[in-house]
Amino acid sequence: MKEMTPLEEIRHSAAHVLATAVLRLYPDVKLDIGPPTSSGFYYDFDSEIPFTPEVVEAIEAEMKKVIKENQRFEKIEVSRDEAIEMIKEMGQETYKLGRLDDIPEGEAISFYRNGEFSDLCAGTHVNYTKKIKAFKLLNVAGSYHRGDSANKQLQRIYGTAFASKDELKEHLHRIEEAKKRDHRTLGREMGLFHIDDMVGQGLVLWKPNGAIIRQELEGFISSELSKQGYSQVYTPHVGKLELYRTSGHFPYYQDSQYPPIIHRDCLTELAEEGCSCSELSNKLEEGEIDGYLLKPMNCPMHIRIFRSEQHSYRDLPIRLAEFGTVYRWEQSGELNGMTRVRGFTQDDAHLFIREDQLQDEIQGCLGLVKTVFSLLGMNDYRVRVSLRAPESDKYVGEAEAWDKAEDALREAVKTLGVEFEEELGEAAFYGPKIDFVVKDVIGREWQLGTVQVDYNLPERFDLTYVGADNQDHRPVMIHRAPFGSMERFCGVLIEHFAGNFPTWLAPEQVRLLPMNDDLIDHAESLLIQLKEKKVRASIDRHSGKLGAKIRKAETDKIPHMIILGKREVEEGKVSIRSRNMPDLDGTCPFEDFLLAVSKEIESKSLPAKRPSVEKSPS
RNA sequence: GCCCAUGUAGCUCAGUCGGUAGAGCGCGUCCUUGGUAAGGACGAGGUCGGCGGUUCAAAUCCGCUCGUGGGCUCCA
Repeated sequence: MKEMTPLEEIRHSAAHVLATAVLRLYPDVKLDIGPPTSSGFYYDFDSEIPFTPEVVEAIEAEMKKVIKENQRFEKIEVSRDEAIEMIKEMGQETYKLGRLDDIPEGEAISFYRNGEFSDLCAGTHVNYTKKIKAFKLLNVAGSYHRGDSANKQLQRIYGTAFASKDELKEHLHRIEEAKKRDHRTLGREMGLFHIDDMVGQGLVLWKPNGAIIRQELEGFISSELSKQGYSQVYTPHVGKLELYRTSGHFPYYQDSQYPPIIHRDCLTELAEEGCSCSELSNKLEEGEIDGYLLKPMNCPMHIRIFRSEQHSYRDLPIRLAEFGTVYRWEQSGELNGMTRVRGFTQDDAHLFIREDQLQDEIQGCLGLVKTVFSLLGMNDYRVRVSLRAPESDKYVGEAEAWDKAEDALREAVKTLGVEFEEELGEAAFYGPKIDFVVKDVIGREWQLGTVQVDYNLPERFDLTYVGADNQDHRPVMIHRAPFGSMERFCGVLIEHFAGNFPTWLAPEQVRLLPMNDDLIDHAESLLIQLKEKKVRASIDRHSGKLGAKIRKAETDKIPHMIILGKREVEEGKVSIRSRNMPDLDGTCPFEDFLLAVSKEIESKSLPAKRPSVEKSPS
């Protein structure tokens, strides 16, 4: 058992105190498990009464009493039989006996006792409850016993604890601050996107400002694609079920698809025959009737493009790219702002390659992901090499091919020059992958960019190219998306910049602030010049005081302000107040400013004064 | 999908014991014409998410439903 850090000991002890308090108030509650986490602790309870906020408040008060009693934490080593006896005495057989069984034969079994409470536990703990100087219960959540949704759902109480009250206060403050950077909050405030009840859950409406950001990002990707020998294609949003039967997505992933679209005449006919729902479902699965599916992924369509003509080994790699919109029926409880949605656009591409090209092509894809991340200053990401689980049968294809693909990915990821970890069982069913994972403001991880090797779909769709030997050969496919999806990426990006985008991405790049109405005409003439240079700018025509206009522009997170007074007009200059380029602050000829901003946009440079990016509370 | 919480003006929220709805911001009009983060006055905006029930009377109590938040499960 790994030694706990002092902070983990505090949190783990707090979890025991939590259980102590719960049992004092509700003796019938059954305990499951209560570990420390990266940001606090939790304990899972099986309780007849729901843990409402009032109940949690009472529990928290009881915990304070327990701490005040300054109970000593005492380790008790026991034999397995004694352990069973103790668990039975406490009436905690329901889950604790199972937990006891998890401890391998021969390993030490211990309980920790504090006051009247003891818990099967390997430790370690603080020595006295008073060492828990600052804690707070945060929220209640459902959780399945052993993480299996087939098991009973328990109530989990989350809390956090720190070595001092100040640290706790600081932590809670950080959570509050992080909420202000939440992409859902900023997305509304900045007019970036809207999710509308009447349109549907998880379906994002990109508002004008958000659309600008997306267009800039797509434009950047497009230019990179043409540099790297990709061909862009367009494909429709629906395709025949037969297409997805061939790819294997229908019917096996039916639960995560919008239901099929079936022709009206066909439905009428079936209704007249008295066809039941399950019969209909069977007919669809068997292929006796056909219909259309909102496309859950782009690959099958790109594959059919590849297959529409003959390819020589000389033509490979063929790289087909598309900002392809896909629809997936995500569980309602999983939906989250822009980061988990039901309709989203992948910056997708599929590479059809010879096996000998695998290494180079993977590296090319990784290079693109890296380019994107460094351009945006996103350095805080995790790279995961997702491999197959050794003894699982969910994977298709030959072990030999898998080994080759996994080796190729391992080798390629080393050239990235970043830390990475291999995770078994995270691979897609058709092949291993490399994923780029980032955290949002509240510490949740989201997978963005991905590079996947696939030996399966070329087989299913019988793809071939003609080799130098004049024989047919099977190409290998790479699936890759540097952003992952435009929705999720933008959501994460909003939080990354806290809305203070680099100028090239900012929906409004420059705002002109005339001191009074007489200066609006002058502002108009500058606006025309800005627009000629394709700078996104506007004039604040309100009649408020300058201070108010500046405040508005600041809260609107405009990168550059031009303040226009009589003085500037007479001198033929402008007064600049700049967030992204503090060097520009002060007075200068308008032409100089125009040049500097054009250059800044052209170079896609990051803000010079980085927004104070606070670490997520993890 | 499951557990808990939650839904009042465009936004953030108040609304006591059930008695026909309030603030700030924003928006509009007018006044103000200014010097680097909030000038002033007036005004418009709400079937209190929806449906049903209890009641003389429901934003308020109950049921259902839809949405949202935090988790859990899931994520080809």
